[in-house]
Amino acid sequence: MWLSVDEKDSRPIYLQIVSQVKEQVLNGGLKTGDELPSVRELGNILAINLHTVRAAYLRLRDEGIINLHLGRRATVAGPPRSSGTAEMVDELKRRLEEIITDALLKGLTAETIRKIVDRHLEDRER
Amino acid sequence: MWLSVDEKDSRPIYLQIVSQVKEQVLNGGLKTGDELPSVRELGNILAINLHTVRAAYLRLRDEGIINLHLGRRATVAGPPRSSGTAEMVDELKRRLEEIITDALLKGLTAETIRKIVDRHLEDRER
Amino acid sequence: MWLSVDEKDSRPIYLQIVSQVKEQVLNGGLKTGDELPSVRELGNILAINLHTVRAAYLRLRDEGIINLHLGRRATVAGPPRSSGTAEMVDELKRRLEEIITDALLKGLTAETIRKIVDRHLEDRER
Amino acid sequence: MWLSVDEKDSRPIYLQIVSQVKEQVLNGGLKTGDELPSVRELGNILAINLHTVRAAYLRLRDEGIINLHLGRRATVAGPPRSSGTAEMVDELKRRLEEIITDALLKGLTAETIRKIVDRHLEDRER
DNA sequence: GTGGTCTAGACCACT
DNA sequence: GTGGTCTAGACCACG
Repeated sequence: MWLSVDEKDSRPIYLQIVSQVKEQVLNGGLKTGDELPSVRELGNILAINLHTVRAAYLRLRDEGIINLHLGRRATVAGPPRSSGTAEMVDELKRRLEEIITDALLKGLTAETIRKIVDRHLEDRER
Repeated sequence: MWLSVDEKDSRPIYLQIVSQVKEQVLNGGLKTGDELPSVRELGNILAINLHTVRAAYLRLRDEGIINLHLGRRATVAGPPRSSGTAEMVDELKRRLEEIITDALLKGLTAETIRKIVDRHLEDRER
Repeated sequence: MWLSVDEKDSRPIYLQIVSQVKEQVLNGGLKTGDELPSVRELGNILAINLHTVRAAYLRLRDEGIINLHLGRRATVAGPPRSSGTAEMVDELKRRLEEIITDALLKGLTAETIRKIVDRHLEDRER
Repeated sequence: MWLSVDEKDSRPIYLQIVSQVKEQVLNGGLKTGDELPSVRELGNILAINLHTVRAAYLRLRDEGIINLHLGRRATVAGPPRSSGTAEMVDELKRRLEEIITDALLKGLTAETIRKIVDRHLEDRER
């Protein structure tokens, strides 16, 4: 479990944690059933408030990434049984298209963008 | 100039405008030198606060997409002289990887993601 | 907008609010696009902390009942485009069966249970 | 006696046990006078804390489902002498209506809900 | 010891 | 003025 808070990152702390946990679930660093640190532990480690950690865990729960139970540590949930709804796909598509637009406007070539996408997809396809 | 505010979109209104202007610059709907509506006009059309429109225009200026002139309408700037800095590329890469991670975790296949990217890149490469 | 906190209700305050808002959305007291009170307002009215109200609003957002936007009041979302996933139906079925089991064990007849269900379904079918 | 703990179930473990015992009492798997496993046995079988099993048994006793005896195994109690009090009926009604509201908001039809209720009531009426 | 709820107060981003 | 994030500290329910 390697998690960190990046002061320079403009995203809120709790979303940084969400992002890092997701990445580790996908690359195999965290497997189904694995326990996450308690909110108090992780708060101490990262020198942030336990409520901030909790906000991250709540978001991860709502996205189906982890399970939360009273009195027990958070555990990594299994892969989703059903693939995304049409709404979810539309939302992801919108976010994806927006950043591609940004990249092209900043002068990146289509080839560069395809390379970034392909490299990230390799070894992560489920 | 087709702009709209989507209630279902969770992004702030000013960023929705920013995003739509960028898209139109890229797909040719807006060309270098074209005039944008005045802040007041656009505020009336979209029925939103003038501060919100102004925030969008300021952001577009900061990203080098448009030029603002005292007492005159904003105009579309030309393509960037230099391609993005290393920092900008890193930031774009991080955002791109994050959404790909999300998509994979929600059950989308790598093939589906590549298709979305490719379709959006077609006809938009500068 | 009639909301209240019941001291005798064993459920957490924020879930009481969630439940009441849902009921009003379903019975037509709240329609798509309607604004909810601000978290500060509702907190004052109900004499509870604004964070407690916020917890309710977050839950309602996550269940797709309302939309939240920075700087704007919460608004009632429209009905879902897609019907529930298999997982959601299973969960609802489990909750429904559990309470029916409870009711039967406490001596209620099947007829009584059917009556309660039917009366609540009347005038609420979408 | 078939009992299990479901990781995906968001309810506390002790309530999962309570729910499963009730279901078996109702469907005839457990009859009046039958013995339940000892707290220690069940804790070992399910690999959970003894306190958790004890909490479940206490709750079952409080609801009149089982009898606890010092030094002996718990036994299944008979059906309730009187049907529920008005308070109990109100509570059950509230819970029932809340889940029906949830189901309708998630797009289930009244017909689907009636089917689930009817199927569960069949063969379980006392 | 763990997560769940509630309160309180601060500061920031958006409208 | 509105929601969003973060901190802080209290008490409760569960394991």
